[in-house]
Amino acid sequence: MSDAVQPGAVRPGGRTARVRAAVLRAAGDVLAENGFHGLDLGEVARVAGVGRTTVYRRWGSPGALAADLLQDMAERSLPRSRHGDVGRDLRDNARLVVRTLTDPRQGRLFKALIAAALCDEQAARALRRFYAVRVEEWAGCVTDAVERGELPPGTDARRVIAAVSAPLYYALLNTGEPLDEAAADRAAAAALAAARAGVVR
Amino acid sequence: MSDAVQPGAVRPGGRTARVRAAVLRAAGDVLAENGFHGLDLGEVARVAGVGRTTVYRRWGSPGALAADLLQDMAERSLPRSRHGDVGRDLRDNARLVVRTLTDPRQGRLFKALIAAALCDEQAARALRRFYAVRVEEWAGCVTDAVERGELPPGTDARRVIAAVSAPLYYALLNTGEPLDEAAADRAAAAALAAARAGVVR
DNA sequence: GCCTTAAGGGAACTCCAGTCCCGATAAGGG
DNA sequence: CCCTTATCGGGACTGGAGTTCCCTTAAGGC
Repeated sequence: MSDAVQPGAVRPGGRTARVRAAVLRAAGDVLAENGFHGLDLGEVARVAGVGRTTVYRRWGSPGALAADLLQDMAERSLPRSRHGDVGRDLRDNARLVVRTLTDPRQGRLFKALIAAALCDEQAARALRRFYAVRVEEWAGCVTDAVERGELPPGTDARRVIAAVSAPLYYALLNTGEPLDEAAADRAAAAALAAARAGVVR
Repeated sequence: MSDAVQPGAVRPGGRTARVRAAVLRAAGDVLAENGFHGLDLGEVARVAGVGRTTVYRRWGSPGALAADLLQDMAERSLPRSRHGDVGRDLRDNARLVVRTLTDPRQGRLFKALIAAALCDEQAARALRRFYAVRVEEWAGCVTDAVERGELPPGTDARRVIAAVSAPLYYALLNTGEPLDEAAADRAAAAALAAARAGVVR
């Protein structure tokens, strides 16, 4: 409610931008290394090579820093595949998710960011937006498939895409089942079967 | 590697048991109220009405306390439903998950425990065991259905049960989609469609 | 190129989570 | 019922995360 502008909003160029980039990169490193509970703003400052005070002033809390990192990541969305065959597109998507989650750095980073979202409402909003962007990008595979007649009309494209990722994240977070290419292909096949059966609307 | 026994292992009766019960209940309250990042052992001691030193000595860290709570919860597994119709059984399971996750206290508690698992390896192991117990209990619905001929032979029962929960947790943790009875029924229907199509093995 | 002031950064300070010490209480074997 | 000692718990202590103060640097308008 205060009308005091955020630090960095008035003169966002030059040094300020360099500091933000360095801090976000350091935050990713520290999150991947130590997890969200180990996201110490002092250490982020040290790794980024900027003043400790700066990080506390501009981000203020681990949750806010994680949220800013998520916003930055959402802006770098990768294009989806377009095989003209929804089965192959969904399998591509599932394999991409598995590769991301099993990558040593990315996998730990995603776990840490989900932990951040569970601990901080600001990070939670940023995470929801991040996944909204990702899902929206891939939903095109499904809407295209409906137009081609591969899937029943009325199919909810976003839900089909979410259904591909869901069992992979469930394995990562809840059961600890191994995440490999076979798991990816099963997830894609299950989502496709459900979509074909017309239960995703 | 030290052969010093854990505090509470030699004389686990009477006062020690009362302290553990009080601390685990307080830990659940604090986790549901403040989330894992707010699980302060000093506050747990205050809420439980026991000495601060006791909590630090017996549990030592928020992660270990969360792990002990999860072990306690795993031992109180509820029996699954047995309708003789796998569609109804899966829908029951999905609705139970949704009811749990949308319950004001339970929902926050589960979120906090997943955050704990993401921040602490000990809690992660306890969470995997917790879900292994839950999934195993309900897997019987699927093996029974295979025997009745409702589902193809070779269907992986545990994966079908996991497939029911997965989209619900994905909605809770990643996308923030609303969790209601319709979401539960969609999740059950999608898992059933995939199982019937024979893609869950 | 100059000037205003937004933003960065060093260093001292505060506060509290987590530790340590030691006396008090009661579990459990005899 | 008594004795040994595991466990509990109050209170002092400590280290480091987060804050504050204030000087330095450079962004951006002219």
